Amino acid sequence: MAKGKAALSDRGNRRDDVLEAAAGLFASKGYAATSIRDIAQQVGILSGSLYYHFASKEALLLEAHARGVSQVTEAVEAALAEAGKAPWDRVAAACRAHLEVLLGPSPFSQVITPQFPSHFDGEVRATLLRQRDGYEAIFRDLVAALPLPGAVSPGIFRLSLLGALNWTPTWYQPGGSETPVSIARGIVDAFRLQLDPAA
Amino acid sequence: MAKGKAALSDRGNRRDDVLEAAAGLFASKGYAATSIRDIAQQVGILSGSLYYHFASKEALLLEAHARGVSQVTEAVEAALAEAGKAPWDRVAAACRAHLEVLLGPSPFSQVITPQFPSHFDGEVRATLLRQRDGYEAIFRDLVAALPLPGAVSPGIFRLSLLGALNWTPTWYQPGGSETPVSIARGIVDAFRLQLDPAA
DNA sequence: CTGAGGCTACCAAGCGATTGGTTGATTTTG
DNA sequence: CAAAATCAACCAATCGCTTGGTAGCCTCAG
Repeated sequence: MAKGKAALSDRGNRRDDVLEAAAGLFASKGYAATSIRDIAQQVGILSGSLYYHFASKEALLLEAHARGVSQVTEAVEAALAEAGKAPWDRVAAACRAHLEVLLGPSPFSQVITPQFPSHFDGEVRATLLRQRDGYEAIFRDLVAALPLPGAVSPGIFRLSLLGALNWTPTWYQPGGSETPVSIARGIVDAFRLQLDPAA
Repeated sequence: MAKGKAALSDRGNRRDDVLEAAAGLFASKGYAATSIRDIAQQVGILSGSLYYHFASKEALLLEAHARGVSQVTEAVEAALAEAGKAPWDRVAAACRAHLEVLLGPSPFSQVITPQFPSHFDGEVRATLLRQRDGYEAIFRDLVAALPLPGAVSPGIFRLSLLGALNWTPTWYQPGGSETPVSIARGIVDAFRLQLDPAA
């Protein structure tokens, strides 16, 4: 039984193992600095065997990136489904979910921010941008519902908020006094500022 | 005279040419994806000749990064010297100078943001972090002088502001309707918000 | 119940190309 | 001429990727 269970979990998992190892290495060392052999070694197979599961190194990046984006998307949409109707509350909920995944243990979500699409060409770059833009559209609606002063551009506001959020991986330290949740609250407060002095 | 001047500007310029080409390629393709031969070809020399001017590829990155940081530092300090005493005005002046250089034509400053220090190891990483932290200390003082509500952490505020600023290279398009100056004003307004409704 | 055939997942070996870097000779320049 | 700067050729290592082959498992005809 244990044998059967192991065989069952092994089957089909190998591909995910490769993808996860690739995501982790892409996130920590960068795409170009990660070799096919690095990935294979981490999984415990030879580099050639990797091509049974994936057509190319690019395919590995594209799929890891897509999985990261969908992880963040699902987390944010789930948070929004439980959030209230107050516009600032909804933004706060989205930011909290965003950071919980982005700063969490999943290697996939960590692939998203440091891999500047500008470092890629043609089809790959277009695909990465499409995936990311699809996600950021959520924030377009969220910000549009915000009661911003006339002088504040919703577009700049949205990009500033995303910038503040996506910049956190460069300074966040998992062991520190700040948690993803506290950081999200702090960032939203920094933007919301004097709107609600009681907060 | 033109000859003498050309010869004069050529001398010692070759090294700068190499450094500038390296910075441009590092910024657009990333460090790992840029080869020594790419750089040499852009300058019009062979790859071996490059090692007369620089000891290694790493030395090239370190010096390009240092030059980028000092360019931004000098621009911000110059802007602060001309700015008034009002805390928000000083922050606005610093942000404007920051973005004018970061989104400007200099390839050096563009090396700073996309090269995540986390992608490097040991000495190189430590040096990159030291250079960047030295610059960001300016913003620590700037933010400390700000009349922030008690609920807003100065640290988070500073990191959010820097995140918003440093994220701009991912979406800024030189030909578009927004300019570095207008973006800087927009970002500062997004944080300043309702402080001064007349603005 | 058996055993041939096919499928999955991998290994071992190696392909041509490219990598960062070195070296001695050669050219350019003051 | 001497120093500064570059070339030409090369090195060992590594790159992404391909190939031929083969264990182990599953299916199904006989």
